[in-house]
Amino acid sequence: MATADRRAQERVRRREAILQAARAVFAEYGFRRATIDEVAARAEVGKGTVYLYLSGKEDILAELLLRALDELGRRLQAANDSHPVVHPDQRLRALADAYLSFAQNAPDYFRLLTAFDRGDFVQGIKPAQRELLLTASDRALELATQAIADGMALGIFAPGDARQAAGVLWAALNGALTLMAHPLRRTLIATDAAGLCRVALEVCLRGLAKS
Amino acid sequence: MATADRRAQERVRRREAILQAARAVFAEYGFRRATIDEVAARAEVGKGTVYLYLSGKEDILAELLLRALDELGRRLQAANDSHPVVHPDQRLRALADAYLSFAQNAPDYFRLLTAFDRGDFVQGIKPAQRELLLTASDRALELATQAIADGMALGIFAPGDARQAAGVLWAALNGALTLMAHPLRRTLIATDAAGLCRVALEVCLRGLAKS
Amino acid sequence: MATADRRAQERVRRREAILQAARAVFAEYGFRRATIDEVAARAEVGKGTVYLYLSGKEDILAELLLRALDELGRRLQAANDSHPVVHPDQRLRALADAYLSFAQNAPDYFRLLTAFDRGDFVQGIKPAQRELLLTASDRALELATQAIADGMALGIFAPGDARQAAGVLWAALNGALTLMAHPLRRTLIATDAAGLCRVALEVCLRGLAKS
Amino acid sequence: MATADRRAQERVRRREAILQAARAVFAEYGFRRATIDEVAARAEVGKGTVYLYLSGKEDILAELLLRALDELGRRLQAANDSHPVVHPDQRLRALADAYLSFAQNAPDYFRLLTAFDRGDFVQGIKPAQRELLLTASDRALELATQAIADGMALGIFAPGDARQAAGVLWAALNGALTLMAHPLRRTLIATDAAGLCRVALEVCLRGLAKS
DNA sequence: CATGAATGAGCATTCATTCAT
DNA sequence: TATGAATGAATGCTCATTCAT
Repeated sequence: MATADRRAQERVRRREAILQAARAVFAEYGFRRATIDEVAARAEVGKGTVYLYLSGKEDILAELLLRALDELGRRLQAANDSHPVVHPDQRLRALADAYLSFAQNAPDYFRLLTAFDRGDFVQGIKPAQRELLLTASDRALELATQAIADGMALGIFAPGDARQAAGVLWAALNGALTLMAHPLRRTLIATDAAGLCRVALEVCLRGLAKS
Repeated sequence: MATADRRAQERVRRREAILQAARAVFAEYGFRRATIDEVAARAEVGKGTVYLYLSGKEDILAELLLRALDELGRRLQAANDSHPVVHPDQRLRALADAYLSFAQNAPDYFRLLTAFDRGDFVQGIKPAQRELLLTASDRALELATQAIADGMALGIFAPGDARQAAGVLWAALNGALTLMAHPLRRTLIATDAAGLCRVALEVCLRGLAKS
Repeated sequence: MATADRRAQERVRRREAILQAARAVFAEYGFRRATIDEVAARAEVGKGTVYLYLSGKEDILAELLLRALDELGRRLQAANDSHPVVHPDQRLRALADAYLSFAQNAPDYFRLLTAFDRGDFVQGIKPAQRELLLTASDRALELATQAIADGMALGIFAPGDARQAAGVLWAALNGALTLMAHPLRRTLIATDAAGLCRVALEVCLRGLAKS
Repeated sequence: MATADRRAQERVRRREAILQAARAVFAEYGFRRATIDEVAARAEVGKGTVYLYLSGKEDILAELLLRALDELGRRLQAANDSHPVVHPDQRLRALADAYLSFAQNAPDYFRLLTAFDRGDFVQGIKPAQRELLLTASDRALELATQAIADGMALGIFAPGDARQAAGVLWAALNGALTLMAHPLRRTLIATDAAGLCRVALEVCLRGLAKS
């Protein structure tokens, strides 16, 4: 029935509106300071409606985390797929670019993911959802690991533990983004987040390269 | 007078007890979730007593941050001073070791500092104290910058922007520590925080080295 | 829509209930001793509900003061308007009666106003609202001043400073009401507040009259 | 024993210091906002010492009220005694002057007495002490009553209820002092407390005089 | 006697969640 | 289905009073 369809669509739209409102509010105030009132107001629905579509603050958080991971995963996968196996270093650069652009174009999601990664929500998320999130999170690492392993196989990178190397890369980018989130730090280091990320990437790639 | 001395000592001890309790509580729950009640309970004093020794939640935080920075600064300075100028790479390794050992032996302080660095306490700290903390924080970066500049001057490292290179190093270590704070990640990457830090350091040093 | 109307009415009623509860509690305990818990309990609403309708203790106070002044102003104006210019003494008696009946029929409001007048709420009210209240308060004095000035012009009262004379009248009534608020004082002076007020008024009128 | 005497004197002095400190603090902050800490600090004694000499905040209040009444009573009695029976109006003026000078030279005591009179301390004072205070308070009224009765007997004042007339006088002075305590009111009425008191007194005396 | 450290009850305010309409 | 009014538990901070030294 067309009507039922319309209903369903409307439901989806509404849920989306609430989630996007929450995303903005969480980013602006942080999870704890964010209020459902504010979320409802921004989504232009009644407060009670929020609870019709999502079962509470924590549930909203979990849902947003999943979407954030989805978004990031999609971007990374796309970057990965658009580069041939024979140029693992190019593929790594593309993955890093994708990560960087995710952090810059979807900063709300990025902040959410790093906060989750730090364990800020330990008390606010059900174990089952934690599991789900963590495995999703680690699929990202797998892509980098594969690229590095490919590079080792091709003799481009020095042999070693590909997964650890991928960890280093990820860590360096994460660290650079976090560090440069601070205005004063940008002044001090005299570049921006993208700049430091690129330097970090190149330093790491040189460090991994077969001498 | 022995009595006055004992009194003074007792006061200091009590203040310390409260601060260490707060350190644990803040680390466990985060600043906002932490309650003065819990701090008082862990310090085994009445709630009012907390306010006899420290003027409020924010004051406790500021004091802990100062101590954390002091502790870290002392460790880094010691590491720096115990290595000669002629081996900048050794000096960097020593600095990294000091940073790592700080993160592992004083994890509460480390979490506090990274939280501050992220700007989590923007609303909870007086601007004057922010200044103080930030300059203290950046003194750390200066040590690494100097070592790298020395290495460039000595021809050990390839020429480049020493401060950015120091930023990359710091970012990589921070990122590695954050990443590996999570048990599941340790399983996945099959090493611990120290391990990934060492790999990260070596990758970066190789990446900086004159080819 | 009838429903919306009912809602709005219900909101007004509830707000009124809270304010009247607060009026009683403030009068009974004084502003500082009064607790929101008690106000909520007497209004038979939850504590949080109080904050839905009024933004805090100070807001409640300001609102009550405004109502008190409104009420008093209305009564005085009515008394003033119902007496012709040619009988200023009758007008003064009517004004005094109105003031007295206000003090007796709305004792909570009266206490609130005298407390405000004493400056008891200096720290609890925003300057802007203070201004508003003070000018409103002084409109009362103006009515009496005018009546006395009229009487002087008509030769009923001896010439003099009409405003000061009005001050004396006001002071005498206020003083009498305050004095007689105490049961033991009523026994001692062997009359009640109304009685002493009337005596005070007549003494003052005789004292002002042209000999 | 001289030593015992010295001890006793010292005790008295200390108690006095505490009470005078409390008098200042109560006047400055009001009874509820005043803290024992502040009293102890101003008296330059330890907080515990306050409780050695007085059994608590309420006790201090009661003691101060007694002293205030003593002081006022002494002044009024002196004014009364220095004027012959044959000039009751002069005696009333002297009593009023004494009252006014009390209000202006011992404003702390005056504020305390008026607050008590208003019943501000109903919950904070034991009934027994209330009794004591009230009877002391009413001795003041007796002096004025007597003067007026004398004046009636002498044919200076019109016959009437002397006690009520005394009440009116007292009320007028109290009212004037309270009214003029407010700076804005002084501007509006264009005189000061002493000025309005004098006007009030003269109006009342004229109003009481035999025509 | 004198002290001041310690205590904990008390209070204004916020906000996630529920539920009657 | 959507709403938003109502709730009360939770929390930082104050201060009168007690008591060990």
